[in-house]
Amino acid sequence: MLTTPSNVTSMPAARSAWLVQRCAVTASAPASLQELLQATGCDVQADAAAAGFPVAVWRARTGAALLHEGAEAETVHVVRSGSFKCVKTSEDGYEQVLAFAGPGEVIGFEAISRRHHTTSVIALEDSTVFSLPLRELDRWRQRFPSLDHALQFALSRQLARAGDVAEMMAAVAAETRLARFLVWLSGCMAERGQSPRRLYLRMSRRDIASLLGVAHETVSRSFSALADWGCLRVDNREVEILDEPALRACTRGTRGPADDGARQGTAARLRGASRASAIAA
Amino acid sequence: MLTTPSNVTSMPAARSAWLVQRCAVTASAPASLQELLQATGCDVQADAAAAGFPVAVWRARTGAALLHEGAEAETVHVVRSGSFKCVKTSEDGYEQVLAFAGPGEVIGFEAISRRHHTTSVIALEDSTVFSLPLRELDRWRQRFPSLDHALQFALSRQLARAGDVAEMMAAVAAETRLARFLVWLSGCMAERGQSPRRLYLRMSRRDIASLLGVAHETVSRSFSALADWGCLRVDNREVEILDEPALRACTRGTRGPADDGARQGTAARLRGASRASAIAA
DNA sequence: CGATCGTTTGACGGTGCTCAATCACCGTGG
DNA sequence: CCACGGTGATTGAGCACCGTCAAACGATCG
Repeated sequence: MLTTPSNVTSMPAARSAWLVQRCAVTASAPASLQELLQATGCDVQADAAAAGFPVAVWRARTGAALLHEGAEAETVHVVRSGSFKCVKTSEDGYEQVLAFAGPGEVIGFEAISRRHHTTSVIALEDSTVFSLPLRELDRWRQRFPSLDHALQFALSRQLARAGDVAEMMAAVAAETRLARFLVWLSGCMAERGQSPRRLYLRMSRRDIASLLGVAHETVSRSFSALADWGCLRVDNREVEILDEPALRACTRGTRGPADDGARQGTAARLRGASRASAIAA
Repeated sequence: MLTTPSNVTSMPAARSAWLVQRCAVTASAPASLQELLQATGCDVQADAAAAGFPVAVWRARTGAALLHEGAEAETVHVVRSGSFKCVKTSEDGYEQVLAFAGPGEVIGFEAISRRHHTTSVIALEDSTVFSLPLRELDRWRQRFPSLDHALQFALSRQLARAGDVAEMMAAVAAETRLARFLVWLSGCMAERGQSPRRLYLRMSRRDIASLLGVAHETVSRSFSALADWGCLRVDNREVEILDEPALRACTRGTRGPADDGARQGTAARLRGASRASAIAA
């Protein structure tokens, strides 16, 4: 249980030493398996055995790398609290964000098939994860069918979310992508019983831009556009959804339909409307 | 074993009746569990019990829908032969391709968490799948640890591939996206022990375009560009990789690096080179 | 052979990427 | 205390790339 986690950070060594301390990944007090099961959101009945079984917990401070791209696959994590981003770093230093992960999400499972992790996982805030050693995992799953269920459920959800991400990136207009992202995020909040109206973005504009496949300036402009249209109120990382139907309408832009009649993109129509009101004002 | 599969097709009812016959999903002779395990590519030792255990096989003709978006989750499939595309259809009729699936890949697993399938799955050629009923799956996995292993491995691979798709869509230049797609496809071929040089594309340009998030005309142009640069030989759906290092170089274009010095996109450089040679000729 | 669909290529207009400046915020150190 | 560098967010200007519309060609199948 007291295995020493890696203390390496994601930052270049050039950074001053305080980051090494502040951005560490450290062991924390173990939690019960029961708690893990509840975190996944897969409904499980109370299980006395699970309540007594300890699971390792690690703690990652803001900016710390829980996993490193290329590192050998040894553990699977389930987010307990906080949030992470999964990134692939290309040779030229560009960081491609592939996903954001919140409580209940599985991290690092894709490494099983490739033997090594395919992404680095970086904490967006001070966070904790349940840590499941791969060499024990099969045994634990056999011993606790509820763990097995929860894991399959969580994996299924991860796959579904991957589809959601592709849907966001596939949109034509930048505003559409951002609108889809926000609606998606709002859905995540609702799933966890939090307010779907008021969002606090843990990630930077650059991270959002990377996930959506646009320049970060474009994300900024899209935020402004959605705010101008009355969908949102944006204050830095605090976002309030003012007109949810309108926002949802912004998500509907796709590449030209299979073969429909005359039509033009949602974004273009909305832009036209905003331009009209701007002239009227 | 002889459950009647759905005979519905993905085509609008307006199509003539022959499609209903030709595009059917029908039951086929059951295969052994052992065969399924081999298909996943997860190395398994010979297992007498698995060799004797029958698994349902379904057969889908070209264009047939194996699964329908919104349908209730009842079965998980593993591709035995052939290939499929997974698509989400939006209200305006646009078909967003989320993934292509070949032999050994798991289909329909993401439906477990959402109770309903999130994509339609359509055969790109005459194909067969192993069919695993959800209500039996847990029992079978407990009874055959090798099946459990194979499934976890395959799921891990699915997650890794979702990341690959995101990486393709994230590229700036269209040629870069296509190059990444082709390298990825080449890798898939290699994994199955087939020639990574000669590719036969089962999917249309439109499907590729949808996956990559560009217009299908752009895909066509990108094919021509890569051919002009000497990376490929393209003849309709037959693609031969002539200069693999050059093709791989085309995959390296990213959005501007984090903070590197003067630089310009790979595509721009390559385009410049091709223009130079064009002038020289 | 004709119809339909898929592919290719061209021309044009618009969206978003790039480059750049400004502002706000933060922690540090003068 | 404020000046200072560093980072993140916002906004503007210019141009290249790609989406759209259009037409022609090719393949496939009845």
